[in-house]
Amino acid sequence: MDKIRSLTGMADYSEKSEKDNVAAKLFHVENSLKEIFKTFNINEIRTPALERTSLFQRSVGDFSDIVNKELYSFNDKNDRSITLRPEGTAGVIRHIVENNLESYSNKFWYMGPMWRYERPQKGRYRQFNQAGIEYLGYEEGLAELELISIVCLIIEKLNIKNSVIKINHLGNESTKAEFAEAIKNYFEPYKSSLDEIDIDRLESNPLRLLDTKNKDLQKVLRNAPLLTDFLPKSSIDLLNHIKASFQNVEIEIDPTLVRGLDYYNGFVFEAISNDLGAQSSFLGGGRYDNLSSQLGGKIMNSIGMAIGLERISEISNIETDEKNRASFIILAGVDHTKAYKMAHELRSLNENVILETHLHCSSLKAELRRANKCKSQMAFIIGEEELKNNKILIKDLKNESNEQKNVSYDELIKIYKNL
RNA sequence: GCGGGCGUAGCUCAGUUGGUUAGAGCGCUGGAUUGUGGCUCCGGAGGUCGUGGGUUCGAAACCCAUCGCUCGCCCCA
Repeated sequence: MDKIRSLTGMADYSEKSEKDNVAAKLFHVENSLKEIFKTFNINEIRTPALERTSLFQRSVGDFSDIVNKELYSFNDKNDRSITLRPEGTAGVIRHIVENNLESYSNKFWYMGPMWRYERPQKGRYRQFNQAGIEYLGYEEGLAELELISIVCLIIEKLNIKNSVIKINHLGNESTKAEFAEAIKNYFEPYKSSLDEIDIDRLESNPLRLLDTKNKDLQKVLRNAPLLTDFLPKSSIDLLNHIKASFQNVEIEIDPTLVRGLDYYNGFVFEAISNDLGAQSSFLGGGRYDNLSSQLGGKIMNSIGMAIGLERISEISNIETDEKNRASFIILAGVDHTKAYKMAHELRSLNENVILETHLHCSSLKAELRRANKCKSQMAFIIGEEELKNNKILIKDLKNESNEQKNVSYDELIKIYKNL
């Protein structure tokens, strides 16, 4: 029989896996992020992984690559087109619009898997995890400041080195249109040298040309009109204000930063690290004031961001805080239930101890090896002798120490409580 | 969707111009020590050489196809 494999680009995350410890790191990062969100009093929201395909067409945008070629879409048994969410914002806004909550202010966070049908590479998988924050019903200004404040805190708490936060402003509707027109005019003489995709993009979303990695195009862009020259003073003030507000993390105003999801307007940002390979950005977001109305709701000024959990885990340098570890060893030939009852009681006495119960009931040597392997600092051993004398053997496993002593169950409880 | 690299033990990898029974380290497991871990020594298990076809007296090696992984392009977190 053939073995069944996981799907391309979809990984298992097991804390126990030998391959470094990406899973352990991922889980730990998830916990740290939740702690940070809590300190800002942001509420959790969970929306379904499956949504109607039209939700993403109308939010993420028909012109975006995500919708054009990366959607995991299929028809359900009722022949409706449904899609595994490629990102988290659309579902949250759908929730707001569906329940007529546009006039309330809300701060939400979410965390979970997303799906995009792409060729996998470093830092990019078909199923990947994102955490996100949405500030709903907040006008431009303090909300921008607070999101960047969160980003800075994340970078500090996760001890991320060599990262830069890039910020930019896409302007308001009229300056955005003016600038788009200027870009179109500028590229007119170069049109013959552009490839098909870029020609299409020039029509549909000319700002996307700015952040190209194409070297030739970058050369052409050197003398192109600058977004900064079209921005209203308020936008430039905001960028400078944010840049000046945070000292411990590098913040750079990057006039070429534009974002791929069509719903962004106004302030946009992205954090990058050179330690990630080609997919250097590990977090990004921006303002999306028009999204709720695009989904049939009322206007709701909002800003949000998404964090790539696999990517941010890779560059985080947090230490896992080790609790006390101990091993509870039941040897061959003893009454299991009587012995195990003790382990059960011990656990309720001190929750700072990780008590591993080795359930093999084999030789003392084998059990001590297991205890050593799982880094236990001490072992509680129950064999026939101990059971007969109502004692437990406590053995110190730290380094070369060979100390051990027989104690009564009551004495063990006292020792365990103080570990 | 396009391009590069790679598939040999659970993991990391050797394997000579194509030549007999495919190896090492780590890990796992047992023993040296009747109930005492780490260090040391000795033993054991574990392989359709990704899969299918071809060339050849002979293929892990060469050719073709296919699947998978990986890195990049595009794009995004």
